[in-house]
Amino acid sequence: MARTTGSDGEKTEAAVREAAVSLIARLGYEAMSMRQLAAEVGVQAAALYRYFPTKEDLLFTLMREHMEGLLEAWSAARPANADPVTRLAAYVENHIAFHIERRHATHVSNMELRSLSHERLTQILKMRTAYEKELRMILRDGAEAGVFQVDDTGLTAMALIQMMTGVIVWFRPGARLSIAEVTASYLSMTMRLVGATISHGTARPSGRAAVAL
Amino acid sequence: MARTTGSDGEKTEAAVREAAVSLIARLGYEAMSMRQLAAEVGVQAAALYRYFPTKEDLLFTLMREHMEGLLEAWSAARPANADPVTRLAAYVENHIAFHIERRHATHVSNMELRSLSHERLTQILKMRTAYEKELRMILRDGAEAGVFQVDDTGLTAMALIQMMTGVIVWFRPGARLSIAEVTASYLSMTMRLVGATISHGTARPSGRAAVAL
DNA sequence: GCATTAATAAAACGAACGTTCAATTAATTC
DNA sequence: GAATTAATTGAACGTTCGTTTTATTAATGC
Repeated sequence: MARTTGSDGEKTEAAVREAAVSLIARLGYEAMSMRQLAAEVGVQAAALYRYFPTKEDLLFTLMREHMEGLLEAWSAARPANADPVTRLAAYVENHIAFHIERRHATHVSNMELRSLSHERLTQILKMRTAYEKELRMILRDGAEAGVFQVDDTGLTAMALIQMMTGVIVWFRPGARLSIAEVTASYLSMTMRLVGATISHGTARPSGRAAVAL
Repeated sequence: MARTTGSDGEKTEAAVREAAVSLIARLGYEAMSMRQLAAEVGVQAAALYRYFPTKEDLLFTLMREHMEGLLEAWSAARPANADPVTRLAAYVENHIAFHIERRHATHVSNMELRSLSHERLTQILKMRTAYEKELRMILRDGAEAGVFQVDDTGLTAMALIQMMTGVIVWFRPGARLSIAEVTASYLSMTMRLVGATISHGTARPSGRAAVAL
């Protein structure tokens, strides 16, 4: 009825984060109770408060780190000084890969925004806007260069992001389509959607997929 | 401290539905309390139970009627025996119009599925699948007729629906773009995405928008 | 105008919620 | 091996939740 043998703060905190992402994705933030989360980790509810001062702090931490991860992944994948088609292809590939790999966390970050305080909501939205701006810049550069046909940059960016993020709704690993197949399909749909001019082989930055217009 | 002057069951029930859609869209189903809903309607919580036996019954009723409305709207708008381009254009126009008009209800139907019992979830998903199947059939017919270029019918249908439904996330009435402009943009993005062969004027079933490839 | 029905209020129910606190034990430090 | 720190338990706090019950008043039918 106190500290248990083999208990380790770092391991417990990691287990709490992992269980929280999974439970919130499945039940929703409001529907998940701290007792439920604690039971999943194999600990009493009071122990959670050693790592996160409140339930909302836990949610915010998960969201912030997810958004930071997304921005970092794009920073690492972004091709500098490349043509718009190559950059757009890299954006799509990174987005799909990241979201399939972290389906649950994406679900949480997209669906539970209303449970954040105003200040924290603003913080998360700022990161999201920064990420979306990257896509808008690619589309604008492409439109100005005449390689994309885009009515409205902002609208197109939102449509593309909604389309790509939607992959987490229906995609299940090990199902009919492989990740590579899904990525290739989304890539060609994206290129057609923006009316990309065919440019032989430029859109193969990672070697994973070719653009089929 | 009992029946109030001018009270009317039908009006109260309608007010409850309306307030519930708005509150659930804003706060989430779990976060909305029955007392909060009652206060919005101007009534005590106990009065709600005259119209809906449980909170979940209320949610389910809202969702079922929303899905029925969607299917009915498509039934009315669907052009019989038309070419795939015309049918796809009608699908897109109906989808965008319906979802912009009923943003809050769509939000509820899409976000609160996990709060339904298994049986009721199945019931809602059955309706949704039927609606999605209509799009898959259009895409398949178009692909077979050679007027669409589609890798995978199922994947493309999901991508399109996610893209179109996403309009409720960012669109606000009275903002920069009008409904007609948004619809026209989504229509041309859709036609490009499916690689529709240019067919002079066929894609103008409602007269509201022309397809610009 | 009297009986009946419709619509609500007021109060209460037990259960579950997020969170706090004191006590207790394991691991670590010296 | 004693002192200190880290990790956790168990019990409790006040609050809020969905829901039920009973009483009360407005509208309706005859």
